[in-house]
Amino acid sequence: MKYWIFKSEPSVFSIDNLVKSPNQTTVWDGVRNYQARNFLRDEVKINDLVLFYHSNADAETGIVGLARVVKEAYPDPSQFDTKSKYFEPKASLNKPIWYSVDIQFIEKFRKILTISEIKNHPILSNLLIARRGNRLSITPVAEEHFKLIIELTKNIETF
DNA sequence: GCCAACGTTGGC
DNA sequence: GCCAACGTTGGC
Repeated sequence: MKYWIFKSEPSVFSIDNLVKSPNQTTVWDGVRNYQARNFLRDEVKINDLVLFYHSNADAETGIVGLARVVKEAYPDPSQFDTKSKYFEPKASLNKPIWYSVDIQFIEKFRKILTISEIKNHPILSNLLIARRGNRLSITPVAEEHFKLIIELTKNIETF
């Protein structure tokens, strides 16, 4: 099993939107970066765990909850939708360009692990999302990092 | 809202 | 294939 961080702007799709989704499940669509696409298409597998990250948040930017992959890669439906901002004229049903997975809500963390806490943490500061200028919206997370994040989000105290 | 960093596009 | 111009991301 692998672990991931999925980024989303809460004004576009937040963890609360996920909670309210039918079956608390959503298609993760709109990824339009080749490196992130390759992760979705080739490496994100069913039952992988996904840390839900709010970027560009009005409130707190950081890791806010946990989800599970419930459907592996399939063509991102939004690329075929002419009304979508994610419409991709170069894609066809035979030759899709972009991929999606489905994720299902597991939990909202009692404590958000903020970006500043991540950057100030001696171990978590190695995470890709903590790197300066990093824009990748799908990033892999090592198991030990994942476990550490889960521990830290249980802890109400500052650390 | 600013702006640094990055990815993509397109002319050559 | 190079690289300048452009558009987007995302922390602050």
